[in-house]
Amino acid sequence: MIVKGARVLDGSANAMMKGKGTEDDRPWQSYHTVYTTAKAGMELVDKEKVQRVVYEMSKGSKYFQNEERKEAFIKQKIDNLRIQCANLTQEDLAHYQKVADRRIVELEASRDLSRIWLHVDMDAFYAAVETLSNPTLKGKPMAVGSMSMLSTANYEARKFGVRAAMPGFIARKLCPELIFVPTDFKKYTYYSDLTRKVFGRYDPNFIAGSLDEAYLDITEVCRERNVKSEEIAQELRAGVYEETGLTCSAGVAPNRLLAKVCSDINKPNGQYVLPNDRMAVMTFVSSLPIRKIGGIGKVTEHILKGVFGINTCEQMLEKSSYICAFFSQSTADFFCSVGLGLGQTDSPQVRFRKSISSERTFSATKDEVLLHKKLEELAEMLSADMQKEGLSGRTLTLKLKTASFEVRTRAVTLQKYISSSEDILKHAKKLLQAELPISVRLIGLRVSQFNGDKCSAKSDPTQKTITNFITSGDVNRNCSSFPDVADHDFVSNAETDMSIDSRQTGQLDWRDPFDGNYLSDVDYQSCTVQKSDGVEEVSLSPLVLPYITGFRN
DNA sequence: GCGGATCAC
DNA sequence: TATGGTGATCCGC
Ligand SMILES: Nc1ccn([C@H]2C[C@H](O)[C@@H](COP(=O)(O)OP(=O)(O)OP(=O)(O)O)O2)c(=O)n1
Ligand SMILES: [Mg+2]
Repeated sequence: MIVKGARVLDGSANAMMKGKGTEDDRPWQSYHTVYTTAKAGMELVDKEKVQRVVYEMSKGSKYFQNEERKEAFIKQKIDNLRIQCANLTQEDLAHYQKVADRRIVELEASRDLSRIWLHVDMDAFYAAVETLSNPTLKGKPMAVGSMSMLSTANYEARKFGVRAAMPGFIARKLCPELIFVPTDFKKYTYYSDLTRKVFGRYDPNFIAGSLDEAYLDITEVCRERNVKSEEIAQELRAGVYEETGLTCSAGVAPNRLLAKVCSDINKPNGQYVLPNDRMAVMTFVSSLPIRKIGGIGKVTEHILKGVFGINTCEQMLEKSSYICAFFSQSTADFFCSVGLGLGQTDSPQVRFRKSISSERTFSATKDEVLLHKKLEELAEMLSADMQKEGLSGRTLTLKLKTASFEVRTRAVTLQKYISSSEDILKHAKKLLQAELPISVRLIGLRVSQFNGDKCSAKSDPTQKTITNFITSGDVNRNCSSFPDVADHDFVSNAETDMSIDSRQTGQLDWRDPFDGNYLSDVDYQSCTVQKSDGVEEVSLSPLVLPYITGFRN
């Protein structure tokens, strides 16, 4: 037994810790920035140098210290999980393997290769739009945003390691020539609308994600015109360029999850088609790093790699017994689906907003008069946004980010629905009062539980009804856990966005990443059978498995 | 229902 | 000098 666990232990973190003085000689190597994923256009970047510069610029800051704290927390989580992993008995593993195998068979049976999905994503969108407005920027490294934060960077700047979500002052260190352009959401919204008109030619019901991307079901177009998906993709991209002067990239695959992965492969200004063939899908997915999958971010990647040695989607299946042992069923389903290359193939699903919020960052202060003023402004902004959509809600959440970057939220659920700035402020003040004194750098307000929301069921009065979702019995299955875009009717989309710098902007994309903690505290065990490896259908009864974490602080 | 965390863009 | 804003989901209480 244990052998398996031990092997996992050897494989990951140990390897990283060996080698000489990693910690002492090259401290930046152990600082895991968020800029880890291989973004398009950054293949030739000297990652070691970028890492070092980012580290040098960040070292010692409040932000950095908080990142270190969070990282230590995750590291401990991984250590605990590995111990639990090593403690699994042969019997445990045999059981979980059965559970996993059965789930995999069920998931496989759900595979649908009948649809052709196309994901289109604009290249360096904000930056490209700014270059249209000011052609002298062409060919020069440029970023959209401020000295504090960048929204994105063009491909010339990416060669230096400059990218979205990077503070401008660090970017300038990486690329002294970098040109900064402030964000202008009106422009982005205008061009976004132009691209969507083109998308509509190929799928009137296309699913708009953020301003710069969309999913199109091109099954019908391909069939009606008897053309290959590749030609549709070419034509669509040419159309977008013609209408806007902007380039984009496209990915075609049997489902949205894979189409999204594909659109990134030949970016910028390229496309990639994954045929509707099971073997092609399995081959594609086998070597695919899990981090490429939407919904698997930095932390999930670290945990899966550090605890189970999972790097590729294929390994999700190889380690499926461990996955079923440690994660909730919906999360395990998602991970196994990824291993099988499965994803959403249906089109409907219209989502409704579930919350609305407003938040602002400012220089940290504990001045209560000032904080109250900020709160008042936020209440007014939020109320105004709610009026625009005729919303009122009964849960109010106050968000604070302390001077040390720790985030706190405090919520109240009221008897009555509120929407006026006065009502919001009245309750927000009480929430804030309870936290004083405190030095914060951000305050946010969020309202949820809208009037008209169906608490248990789903249908929404606003109009379109959500069709699927965890409807009737059929618990889980690949329902909500799949990262995947919803949102439809791009109409009414334009506006209310927020930019990085401070200004208002508009954005209205909403995805539904599965995400979350996904660590299952309970799991399934054959309650009676013991072993008797027969076909015996193990009844899934919750069993308290490790439950590793729980150490919150 | 609350609070923390993760993720995407 | 300086590390964003909006929305969603999930887990464990
Ligand atoms: N952390 C982020 C990431 C992106 N964006 C904005 C700016 C981008 O222009 C736009 C689209 O995001 P993408 O991830 O598609 O990035 P780009 O379109 O800029 O580049 P590319 O798609 O070519 O990689 O969303 C943002 O505000 N904050
Ligand atoms: Mg893009």
